[in-house]
Amino acid sequence: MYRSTSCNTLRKENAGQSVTLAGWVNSRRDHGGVIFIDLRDREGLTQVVFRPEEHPQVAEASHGLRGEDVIQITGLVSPRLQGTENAKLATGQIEVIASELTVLNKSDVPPFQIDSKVANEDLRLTYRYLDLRRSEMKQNLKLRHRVAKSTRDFLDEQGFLEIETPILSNPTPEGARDFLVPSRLNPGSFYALPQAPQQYKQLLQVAGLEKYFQIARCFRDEDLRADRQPEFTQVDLEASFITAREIQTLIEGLLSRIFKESLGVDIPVPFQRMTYAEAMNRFGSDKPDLRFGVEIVELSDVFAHSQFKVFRSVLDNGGVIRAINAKGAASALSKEQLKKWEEWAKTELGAKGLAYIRLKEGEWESPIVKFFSEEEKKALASKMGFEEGDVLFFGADKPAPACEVLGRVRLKVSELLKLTEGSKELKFLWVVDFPLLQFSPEDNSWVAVHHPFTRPKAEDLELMEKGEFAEVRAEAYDVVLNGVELGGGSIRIHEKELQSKLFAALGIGPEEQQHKFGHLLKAFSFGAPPHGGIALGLDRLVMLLCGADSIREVIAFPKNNRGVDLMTHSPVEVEHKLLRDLSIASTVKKA
RNA sequence: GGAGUCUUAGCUCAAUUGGUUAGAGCGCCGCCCUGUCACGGCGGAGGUUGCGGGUUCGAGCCCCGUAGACUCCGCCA
Repeated sequence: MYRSTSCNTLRKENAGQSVTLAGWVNSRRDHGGVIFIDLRDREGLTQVVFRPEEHPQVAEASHGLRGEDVIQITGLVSPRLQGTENAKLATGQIEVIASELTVLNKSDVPPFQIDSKVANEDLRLTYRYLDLRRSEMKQNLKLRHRVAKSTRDFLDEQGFLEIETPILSNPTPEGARDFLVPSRLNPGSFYALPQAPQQYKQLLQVAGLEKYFQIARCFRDEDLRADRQPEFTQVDLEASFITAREIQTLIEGLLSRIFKESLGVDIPVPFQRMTYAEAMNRFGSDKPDLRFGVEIVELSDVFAHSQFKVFRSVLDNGGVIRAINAKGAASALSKEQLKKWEEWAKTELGAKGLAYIRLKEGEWESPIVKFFSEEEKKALASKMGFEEGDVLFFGADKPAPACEVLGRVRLKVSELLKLTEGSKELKFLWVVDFPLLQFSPEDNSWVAVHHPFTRPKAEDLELMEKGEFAEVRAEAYDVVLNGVELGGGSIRIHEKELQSKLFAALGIGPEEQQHKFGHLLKAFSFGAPPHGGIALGLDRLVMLLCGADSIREVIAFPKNNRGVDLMTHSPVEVEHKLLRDLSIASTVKKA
């Protein structure tokens, strides 16, 4: 037995007990005579005292201890001397007076100090096993475990079965780039790592499993971000004979359970609901952050008779004039900065421009205000609540791009004015009635907004028959927290004919349908039940719960921005023989 | 594929307008210290300022290139 208890259990009541502890030397305070060691294990810290007058040989040996040495000590739990208690430590009322010391393993001097902040993420990832020794990282992983446990408990209670689906599966015709795995037994053929267990979970519904869930690893070969890794984890679920509303209620229950059991926070249910159309019109985003206002206002009527050429031509071509009011931003935005913002809108957002008006010391400062009539100015001010110190930003374009640009400006305003800084608010939201299809000028075809198995809303089926794809809404929903998409799902198509029609709308002909989705269409012909589901991004959820600003902080061994594991150096070049066995060859030219 | 920020000691950072031998804290090493918990005291080691080039009497600082890290856009059904 290496130890009788952990480093976070001993309290005043344990005084007089003989204990054995094992762990790492967190810090040492060597007074020449008496020596203190903070011993650390996963659970916490305990102060160990080496006293030369009581155990001279052990005390002598303790002089040689250094940070991160792994040791085992046996000793007597004692109350700390009067006035030397440490209120910052859970075990601060006691100390262990060591009578035995075993050095289990010496440590080299670590490349960074375990108990301090390290900014260099490169170094942290290279020595991830040391980085994870820091209590902050341990807390994050513990919380992640807590969330997974709550999820399993809750869904089990709701009658869901945890079922694993294949990691070696097929490439997905649409969507993200796949990771491919060559098949040795089938030369020239490839598996793909799943982007999501989508088809399998639907086939489990056809199989009659009724309620499935999985904490599923998913893979996408796309560029990385603070909130994106090539492999990530989803809480994935699917159920039969269920409505969209029922799935939403289930997820509200799940999130309530998670927040309660991980943070001790009660979140209000049901969540607010908003259609996609409303979210776009009011906030210019399909995942609006509702912790602040700055809503988009329709101004087309104000400028209906405008002589301002830019607005005039936009309106005459079926566009709209809309604006947001950045309340009190005038002092934070100089004329130079406003010009920079305009430049940003043009280059990064592809906007034609970003007109603005700054109201400072009673003056309307703007390159465009001279084109406005007095009536227009009056109506504008009243409609926008435009007051001293405010800045208005205009979007003049077709409704969708106008809102998108203003939505992005809205977020930039929030960032500038620190509207959400220090906020503890949790604004949950369901965004519903997403469009089913979106025209892609790039591919010159319609593409699925969600995925090709998403069910059109019953009342829009007629529009679909007529080919008015842009107007067809989907039985799809996203759950959003503070402007972050936590997850999304939909009711699926369960009829062979309707699924085939949707494939056709996406430009997938009968032959291709059979080739790529024959298994699914066939399955649907054998009595597929109505079904639907959802997937939540576990990494993102845990990141928010931890207050971290990157999912790398809640993943034990993440990859860096270029998809490299700095610790193991993965991915690596492989020997030619390995490639030959797989019947593949690299086209990379060696330098 | 594009934009931005950054790169100085093991770590976190500083270095005035381009000007002496590039500093500090922590860590490390040595000595001293019997109640500390950010222990304290004395002493010490540790630097090709990411790399390459240029401008200059003189470059950590200015210019060009390059590598890497991070953030964002594109992309992510």
